[in-house]
Amino acid sequence: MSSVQQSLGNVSVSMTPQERFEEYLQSRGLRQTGQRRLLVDQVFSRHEHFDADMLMENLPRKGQPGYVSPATVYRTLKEFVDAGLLNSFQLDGRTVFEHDYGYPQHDHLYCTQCRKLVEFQSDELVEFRDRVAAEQGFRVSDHRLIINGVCADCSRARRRKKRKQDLV
Amino acid sequence: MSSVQQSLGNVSVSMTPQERFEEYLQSRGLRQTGQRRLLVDQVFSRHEHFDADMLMENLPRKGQPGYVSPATVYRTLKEFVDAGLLNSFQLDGRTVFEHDYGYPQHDHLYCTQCRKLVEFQSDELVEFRDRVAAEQGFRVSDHRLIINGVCADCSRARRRKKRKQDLV
DNA sequence: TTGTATGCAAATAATTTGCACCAAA
DNA sequence: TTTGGTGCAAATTATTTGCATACAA
Repeated sequence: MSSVQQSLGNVSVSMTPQERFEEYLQSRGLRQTGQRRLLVDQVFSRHEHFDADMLMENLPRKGQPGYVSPATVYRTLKEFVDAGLLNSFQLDGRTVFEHDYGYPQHDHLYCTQCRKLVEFQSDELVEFRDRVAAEQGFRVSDHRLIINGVCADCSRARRRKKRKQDLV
Repeated sequence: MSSVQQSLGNVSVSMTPQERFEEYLQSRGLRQTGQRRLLVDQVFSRHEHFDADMLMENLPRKGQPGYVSPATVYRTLKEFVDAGLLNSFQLDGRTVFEHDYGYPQHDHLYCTQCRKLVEFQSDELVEFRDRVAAEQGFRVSDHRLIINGVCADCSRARRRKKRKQDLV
């Protein structure tokens, strides 16, 4: 029952994402459907960041039982965001989703080489953000910070490659 | 000659954007053309953030002298980014451009109500960023921070509206 | 039953690309 | 001349939407 056991630690929540979504649907008079159940399960089965396409690739193909049409996938992802289950942001043009429910606020380091996203959490940044916003008279709702660069692995790989070149 | 006189102050540069772009083109064996000259001028005539569409709306229509096709506009905007003249980032799905050349590094507050972008500069953030990156073994290239919220003007407008409602 | 939800296909929107022709250097 | 640049239209990509039908409550 622990779909909220991640590297950054988890926020204590009393409901599973499934239960939380069910509640959301009921509160709005929306319906529990096979597609929605399947998608919540799929989305919360792994913690990695993903986009609509990656999600659909992990779903049964057209014609197979459990198939969900692209239209429904897109519509449902929006509901997940509305329901507070997922967060989304743009990266290299595509829309990337990540778990929000049961997961602490955080930001990202993005390796422009291997496209890996690394999460980090910092209260200092939140304080900074609130201070800047206050100075400018803004009422903050949230923020998005992405630090671009090259991760340690890729740096190492590059150094190795360069050393080889130097030998030639 | 001062297309770099903005609210955040300007970085001292020895060349105008026009000259800088010319140099960039020459260094790569690319050509000086009427369209490119026209677009550099247009883009650096105002400091506001813009997207491809907004830029094209400020250009002569098809059939008029000085018309530049969408294909060329998109191709040229990319070159401006490569040349270091412009920066770009995603906002609400669209690609937004802003001056980079001759303008200091900064970040943004975004009013989700009126869609206004407010710039702010902070060395503290850059230090923070470098510290976090170092901890994670990243070699930083740059970062992007957007603080979302409601600006003072919109907050005031909302309060006024609410007061009116309360009176009814 | 009654109104939502879904699949399908067409419609969008924002770019990108292929290609024949134009024009800097 | 030679090779890069441009306009045009078609192709892409990622979604979104209209609509007839299926299904949850």
